[in-house]
Amino acid sequence: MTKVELFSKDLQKISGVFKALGHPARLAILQYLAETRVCISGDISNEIPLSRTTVSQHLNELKEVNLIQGEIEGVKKNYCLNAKEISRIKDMLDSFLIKIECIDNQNCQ
Amino acid sequence: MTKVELFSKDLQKISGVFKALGHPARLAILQYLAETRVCISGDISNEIPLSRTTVSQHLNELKEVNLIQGEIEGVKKNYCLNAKEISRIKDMLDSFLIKIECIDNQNCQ
DNA sequence: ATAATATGTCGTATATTTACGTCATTAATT
DNA sequence: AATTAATGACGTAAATATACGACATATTAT
Repeated sequence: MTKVELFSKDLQKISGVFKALGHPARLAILQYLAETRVCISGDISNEIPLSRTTVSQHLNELKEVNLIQGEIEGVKKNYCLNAKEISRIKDMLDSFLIKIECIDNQNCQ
Repeated sequence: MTKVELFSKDLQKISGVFKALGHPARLAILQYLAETRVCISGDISNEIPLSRTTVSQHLNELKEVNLIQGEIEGVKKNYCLNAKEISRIKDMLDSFLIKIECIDNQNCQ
């Protein structure tokens, strides 16, 4: 029933990233990871008003689009932002928005 | 069951926009509207490989976050991009991403 | 007045997301 | 070796999103 495949790989990719950013819990997680550069993993569930398993699920979705990374350290797993990829993603989203903005305004490029 | 309200209005707002952009059909609609500045409404359903009603639903979601506008002209309804709002939205998304990027890199501001 | 055209509304089936508890696993600690 | 702590994996209920057909409404054209 899902007709997502009917659209270009490009649009699928871009919308996938937007989708990952489309939940306040995931934005809160990103903000928290940015603040505590230390990237402690379990503490995220304490910070976010959701159960540990739910947070884990959100973390996976963020990882799927490469916004974050996880690194095992003994029994713990330290999550942190993927700064390089975030920058790339920001450029990607920007260029999409700029493109429709520009075509519409006809005053760029 | 939805716990979206537990997060700040700010995060709710930003994630709402990301969410609206989180489907390839809606991105395709935005691109089409950008190309055909003429903003014909029914033609969108011809361009997009989805039924008229489904497209209409996607249009409503885009309208809800002010990415597009609709203007009735007789029996037709001309949709078009809300350029001013798109620009504002781009700034909003940018500033969110830049913020987490910067905190993370500690090399800006 | 009637027909044709363009949209919107409603109901609904299916798919996906959200949210959580329970159980399994793995690594330190005692 | 047994316990504790930190995660991941799995199953599942409830909420949302996706997709569409059928019907309703409104504005032109005939």
